[in-house]
Amino acid sequence: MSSSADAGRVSACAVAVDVALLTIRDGALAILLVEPDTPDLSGRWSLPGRRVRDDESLDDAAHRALLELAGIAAPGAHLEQLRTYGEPNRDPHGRVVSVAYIALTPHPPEPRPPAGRARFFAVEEVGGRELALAYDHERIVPDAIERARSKLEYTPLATAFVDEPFTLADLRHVYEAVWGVEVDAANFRRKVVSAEDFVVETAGLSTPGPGGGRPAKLYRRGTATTLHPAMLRPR
Amino acid sequence: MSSSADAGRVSACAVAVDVALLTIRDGALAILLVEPDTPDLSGRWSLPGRRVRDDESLDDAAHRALLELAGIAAPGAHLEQLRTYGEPNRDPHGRVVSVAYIALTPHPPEPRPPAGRARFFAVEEVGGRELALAYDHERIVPDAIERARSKLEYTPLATAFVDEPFTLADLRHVYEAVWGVEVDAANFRRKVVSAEDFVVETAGLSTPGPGGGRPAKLYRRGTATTLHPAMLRPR
DNA sequence: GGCGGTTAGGGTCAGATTGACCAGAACTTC
DNA sequence: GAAGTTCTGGTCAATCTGACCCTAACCGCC
Repeated sequence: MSSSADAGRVSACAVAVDVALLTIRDGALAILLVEPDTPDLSGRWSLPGRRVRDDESLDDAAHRALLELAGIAAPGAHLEQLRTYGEPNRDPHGRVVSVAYIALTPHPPEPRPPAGRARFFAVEEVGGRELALAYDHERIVPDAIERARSKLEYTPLATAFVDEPFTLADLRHVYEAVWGVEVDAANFRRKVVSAEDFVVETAGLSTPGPGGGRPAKLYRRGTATTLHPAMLRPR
Repeated sequence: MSSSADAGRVSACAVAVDVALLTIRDGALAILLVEPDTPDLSGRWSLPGRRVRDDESLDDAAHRALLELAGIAAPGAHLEQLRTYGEPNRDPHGRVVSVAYIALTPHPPEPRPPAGRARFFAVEEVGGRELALAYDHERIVPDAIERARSKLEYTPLATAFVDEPFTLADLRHVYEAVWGVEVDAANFRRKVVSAEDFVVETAGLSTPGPGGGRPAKLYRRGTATTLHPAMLRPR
């Protein structure tokens, strides 16, 4: 539905967005949290979130939340809805329905919050005992992580975590960081190149790191939206 | 985020739910549409939807939409969020953010709308030329169908379309109806029983139909939430 | 330049999985 | 009892998977 003649007690309510920005930091999956300098939230980290303005799309509000609360402008980042959290009592200030997003970005952009604090946490830290999140964000964060882990299996979304061009080792490190398992390099290569339009080879070669090693071929993102065959997690 | 000191033009706006109730009818996937008897929507079918009340969860609102607009009480039906549609101009009456759901149910319950009309349409009819849907429901419906098709691959959700106990033929007919392809009965059996906790065998046997045939073993839903290994669609 | 260390990229091989197909079991109706 | 239908178990070849190895191509150091 959408409008018109609904019977019943319907009153004004607020719509917000909360964004789980995920990235790879130090070889591990990390998530952006903020600590706004509002008194009622003192000491509690939360996902960056904002109310949605009247003339603003949900996606725009998500980008604005990242910009206003963490100083991160990520116009190219992958952004998708996670789900909407709307329990009547999830926010103590009143009825707020929150549309949660996940955003994926390559190397962590440095947060520069205009106010309050903002930084990345390894996902292992979150959900730990000492880090209590505000609102129901304790529920949103695991949902976001599981969504990312799952989407790596059957979509080319891992490429959203790396800058172009990238090597297959770069891409493999993404899978290892998000899934938390080691992946055999040779078998990984075979699966990635056999998946249709997952990646496209370029003419370039990487320059080896300080330890040496054979230069790796460079790739760009392919046009696939789903992977055939899929990259399944080890049981 | 959720509340407190957000700057900017934030005003009252409405939250609604729209439900895509899917079922198997005559061996094909079907979707419930309603035609409320409000003058501004005359002649246009739409998904059943209602505004969310202040004290009501989103899931409750989805159930209420089915009950009030189609007379369908489906407390046991599978209900999950699809996504949230919130473009500023999606509803001509003002800013309405709509949380779309998909609901799956066994044999189509007979719609008994208190007002207006409600009936099931085969999904092939929808999206066709002659059936124009209201609002942006033209977008929601294909999303819902694709979600169902996809979820049949890696979750045991197909069991939500059949009553317990069921035969493996019942379950196979679900896959055939939703995917629109034929599935080999013998291979289907092998995959279903090898998937961990997808279904559990009971002691019962089905009674053959009028044409005869060997009685089939009866099964109940298992406890799995994801399928290992998955039931992949033919390319 | 030669040598050990490191990473990329290609291959092999046994075991598991898949799709196509067949055959028997267990029921129906005629 | 015969013919038709459906369920269930099986075979078999092709494919896919995971584990592992080997060579290529770079590094730094002697």
